[in-house]
Amino acid sequence: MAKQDKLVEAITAMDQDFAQWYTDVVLKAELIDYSAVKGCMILRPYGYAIWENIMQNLDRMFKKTGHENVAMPMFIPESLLQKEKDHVEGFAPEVAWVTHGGNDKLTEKLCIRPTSETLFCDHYANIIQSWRDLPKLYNQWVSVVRWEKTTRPFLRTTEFYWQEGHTAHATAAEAQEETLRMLETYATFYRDYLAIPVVRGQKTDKEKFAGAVSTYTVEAMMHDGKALQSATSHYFGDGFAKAFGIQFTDKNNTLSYVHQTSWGLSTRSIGAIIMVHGDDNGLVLPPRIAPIQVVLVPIAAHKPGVLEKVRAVADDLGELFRVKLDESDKMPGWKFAEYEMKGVPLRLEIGPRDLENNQCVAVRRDSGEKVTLSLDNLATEVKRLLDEIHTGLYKKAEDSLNSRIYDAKDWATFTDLIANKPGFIRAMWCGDLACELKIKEETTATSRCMPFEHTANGDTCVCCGKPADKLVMWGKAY
RNA sequence: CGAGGUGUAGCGCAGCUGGCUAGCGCGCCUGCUUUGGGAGCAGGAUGCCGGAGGUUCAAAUCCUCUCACCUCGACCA
Repeated sequence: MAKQDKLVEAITAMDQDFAQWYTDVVLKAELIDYSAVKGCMILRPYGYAIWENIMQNLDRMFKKTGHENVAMPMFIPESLLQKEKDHVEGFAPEVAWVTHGGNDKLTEKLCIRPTSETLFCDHYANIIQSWRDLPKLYNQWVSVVRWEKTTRPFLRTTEFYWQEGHTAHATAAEAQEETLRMLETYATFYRDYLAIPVVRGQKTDKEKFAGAVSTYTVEAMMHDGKALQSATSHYFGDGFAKAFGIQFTDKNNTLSYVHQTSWGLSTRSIGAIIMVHGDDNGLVLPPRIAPIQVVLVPIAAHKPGVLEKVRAVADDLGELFRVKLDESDKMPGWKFAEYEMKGVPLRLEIGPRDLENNQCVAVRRDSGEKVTLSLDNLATEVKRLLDEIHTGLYKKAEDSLNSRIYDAKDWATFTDLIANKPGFIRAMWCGDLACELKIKEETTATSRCMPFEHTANGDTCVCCGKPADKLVMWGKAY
């Protein structure tokens, strides 16, 4: 009764207003705060801790595949940005410019990086001479600025944190292989760390990155059936190399251009975590990136022995897991609700009753299930539960994704599905930009990607009826 | 950038047909009692009423301008 009222009061129900639920969660779980600059968010400790765990694990995967981290400047001279035509056309409308240094006007204005292809290319042109210098497998963890018209925490902010990988290779085949390897790395990361299933695929020309030959994406489905482009990997061919003069002498003593890639994953991934796993009580965090994996709540902490025992357990578990012991004088019920809202995967309660029996009560965030655990092999049991939670979250998200992918073979079915069934639609496409534009115009759905794994579900375009051999995954997107 | 909306205590809001000392809930601080699902009692602190102009004896309240934020579109990771 009182509890239900309070919870409803704190967080808007998902089904009532999903957008408001999202805003409530990011603020109440203390992931972010709004800042003095429009569209910029402050990543608060709890939100930043999630990002730290994402960085740590993804960075390890990058290092394993031979990548090195660097740090480029945040400024790009206007002339440098303009070297690649498609690239500048794509980004110019949304860059922020620095025009003054102190009180003096700069002779050339500087753009605050919206992405760093131009800086990496300029640098590569200087340091690559021989095939022995290749490949260059660089990555950086930085923030970038894009002057977006409307913003939402994590999903679209004026400044956002991300990693951008930029690589240069001797051959096209090698670069293409790298592009797909990194896409696969993202898909694996989403599955193994964020417990989120994704659809891998290639972007249509309309949706591809400015300056790329081809763009690949991993698309995730949010609770409301909308798509979130969750990471992208681009193959550049030698387009940037020619614009920036990145040449090397190959094994045959021939001067050649490098072939390049870039790939990125941003703090938007935190938005995906929230919108895939969250529920009406707030966040539900996948154990492997949760800042707190286990929260310990003492019950009747003033009773003899309780605090001593709970501290000892916290010390033990702290060796293996990210553990928080909440010794504050809040009521236990308050703590339960608080850590549920913050998405902590596992809660352990220890009170006088448990002391007598050498046990504790464990409560799972994902299912609410309560079990009694012996303190003797607690670490083993905690490990098992956290793994189970991860697997369970993934399974649930996978079922949710698979159950909302529909097939449309004709226009009537397509428009009906878009209007009435939140989710993705698989439909054939003739490849004509006009059809893609018409679909967007009339349904607000966009082509999310041409999935790698698919079987054609027809041979005519869902829009114009002409022969079609491309299967596209369509959907409304964030 | 188009269309709507909101700015009053840390948060959520009331007050707004001008009127006297600006209020409520939650939170916060102190003390005591409590502790297995958001505790109880007692005491306490907190406001340039988003900003700037105007009208008036008198402005949170009326007028003008401005800024910020939110939602929905168009644009994008």
